Amino acid sequence: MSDDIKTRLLDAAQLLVQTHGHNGYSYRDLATQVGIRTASIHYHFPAKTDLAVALVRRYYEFVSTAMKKIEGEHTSLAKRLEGVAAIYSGCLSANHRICVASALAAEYSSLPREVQEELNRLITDSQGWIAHFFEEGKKRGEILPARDPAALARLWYAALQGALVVARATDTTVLADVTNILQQLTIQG
Amino acid sequence: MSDDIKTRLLDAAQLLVQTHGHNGYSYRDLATQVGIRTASIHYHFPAKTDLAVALVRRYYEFVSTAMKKIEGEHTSLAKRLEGVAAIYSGCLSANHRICVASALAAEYSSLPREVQEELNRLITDSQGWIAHFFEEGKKRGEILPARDPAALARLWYAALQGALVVARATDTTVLADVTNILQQLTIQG
DNA sequence: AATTATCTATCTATGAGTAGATTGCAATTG
DNA sequence: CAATTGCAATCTACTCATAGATAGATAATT
Repeated sequence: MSDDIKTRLLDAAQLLVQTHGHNGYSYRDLATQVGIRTASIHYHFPAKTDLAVALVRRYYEFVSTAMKKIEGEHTSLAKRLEGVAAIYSGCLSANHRICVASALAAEYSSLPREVQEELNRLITDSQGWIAHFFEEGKKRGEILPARDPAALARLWYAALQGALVVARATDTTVLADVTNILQQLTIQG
Repeated sequence: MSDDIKTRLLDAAQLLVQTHGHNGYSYRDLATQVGIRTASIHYHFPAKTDLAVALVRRYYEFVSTAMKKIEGEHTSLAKRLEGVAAIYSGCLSANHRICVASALAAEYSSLPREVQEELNRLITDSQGWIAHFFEEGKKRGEILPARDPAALARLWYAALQGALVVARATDTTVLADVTNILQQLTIQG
């Protein structure tokens, strides 16, 4: 209950990262949002880097949990992919956000090494979870036998991330369009 | 010849944007790179926003020219898409860059309005040029008649942008993989 | 009383941007 | 042809705001 403020800080920081990027917000912005002073933020997260690392780790858990939930609730590949797409479309609908992964990856070279490493793990494993869905789908004959599950997963992941970014900048429904056509192209034949 | 410095400034700024993002570089960085003082940069580009706008406009011309060249040199859809992919893979191979479009779009909400507008134009028209290739390909029977050229173009654009971002952050060959499988999925049947 | 969490006040570095002097070159004119 | 004016481009030196971060006092919990 007392570290509720930590959650609120992470929530606010996540929104700022997803809209402005890591270099696009300050402890001052964060302090204003949460209603405390910047010095108090340093108590919880000594350096901005610590906050960013905690943020990516928490987001990793969020995605991981969402993927597990999808696996438990749906068996068909089509439904599972629908679920995956929903994770990312959920970002956009809430305050024109993009995924934490691509928000940070876009500024990759300017990020502290620790953040780069966490980010690498987030992206690699996210692709892995999607690949797992494709592998099971392949066994069930839901995709052509010739297709490589890992390659399909990389395509889906890249396309979803890209669509989010494009959708926000052009204020269009790219994400839904991309999801639709990807389903058509990958499922069954 | 005298505005060569302007070109050098734009070149350096573009590299910085493609690696660190708009909020991730300063006039100081730029000055160091080009070998003049920050005040001199202000002579050519009074505000950072002016520089960013000029940058996106120049990049727009670069992409536009590249697309026209592709149209002139190749007639088959497959070859044209290969050319489009090459535009973006060219970024990565040079200093781990990503496309100017996604670099800026990731920080969208923190960008000056003028830059947002130029960016919108860049992305919208880029998708349009790719859609044009798909329309011609459809007439030539190179894609299934049921497919929507505009939707395929959006998919390709989103996937290429996303793949660049992911490839850099994970140091993988995602871009090549994505291009390959997209070709398989979209061309002929 | 000890611990946790917040505050005020301050530091140092860096951010974008401005004022005004200075340099260098090219056209103009005596 | 030489001196002079004029302009483009750069410089030094500065401003003011913000950035992340620290020290140490203080309030709130337990």
